[in-house]
Amino acid sequence: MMELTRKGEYAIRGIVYLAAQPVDRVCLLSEIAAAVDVPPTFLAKIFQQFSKIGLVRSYRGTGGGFLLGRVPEKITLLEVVEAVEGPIIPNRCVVGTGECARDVSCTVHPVWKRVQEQVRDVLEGVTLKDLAGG
Amino acid sequence: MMELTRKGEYAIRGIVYLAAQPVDRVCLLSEIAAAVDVPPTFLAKIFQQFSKIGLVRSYRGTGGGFLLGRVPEKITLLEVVEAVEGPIIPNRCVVGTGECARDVSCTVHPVWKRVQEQVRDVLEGVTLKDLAGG
DNA sequence: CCTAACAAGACATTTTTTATCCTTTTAGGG
DNA sequence: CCCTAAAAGGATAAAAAATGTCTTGTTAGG
Repeated sequence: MMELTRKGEYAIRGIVYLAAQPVDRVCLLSEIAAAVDVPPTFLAKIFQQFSKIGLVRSYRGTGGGFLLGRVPEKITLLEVVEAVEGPIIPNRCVVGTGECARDVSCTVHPVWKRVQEQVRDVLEGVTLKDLAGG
Repeated sequence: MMELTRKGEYAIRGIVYLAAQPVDRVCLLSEIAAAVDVPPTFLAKIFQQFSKIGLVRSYRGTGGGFLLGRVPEKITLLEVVEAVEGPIIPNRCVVGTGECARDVSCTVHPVWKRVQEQVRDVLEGVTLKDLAGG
């Protein structure tokens, strides 16, 4: 359980590759896809999601391509992962019959809350700079 | 992401219900399923998995049913979750083209390793006694 | 031997993941 | 103005996983 999907994996590979490029070097999607071995059409979808929230900037037409939206040291792994996988939510409720909604009687809830915090903390502590290896 | 499946949710509900019963009270699957609002046939599969690894003991025939395999304070949430969801593995590898296999060049690997440890630590620190509320 | 109860395996359905394709939009260059 | 390059967006398809059911087998008690 707790497994990153392939999409998340691809997302990280792709954006780490971008982060490893010289500043202001525009990369074609096709180049990135080939370099990190991801189906180009799939990576396109992923980068569209990145683009919408500003993790990357994109340019169309001749000479177009992708750039990192911010410097690598200001992009955390948490942002990247949540961009494509959605928020980290291990704690859909678990005890008794109903919705829980943080019911006082729900003893498991705080546990999942802690799991969530721990995971977020780890991922937030890692930046693309760390991953791209300056 | 990182979401417990419904199976895991059901598993926890079911075994926590068992843990909340008086010692040596045998519970019918049908009783448990009704109490925690889980499809009986599905819960049956889950308890079969528990049974195989000794988390619960089962008795067949008239007067049969389920009992906790050990005292609640000796069963951790980690065991319960891993019994039905498999091991906690967030770190299928992620960088570059290939298998990684803990390649030295794989910078993300240690991050997922840390995530795994954190999650395991949290879940291991909670027992069925804690959840069943003495 | 009849009934109660769990065990095990096969099967069906639904949802999610993992793609691919086609059309549209934007931009640059001749 | 037209042609080509490149990303954006939407629809669709295939594969895998999750979710649930059914049938048959096994074990035990009365």
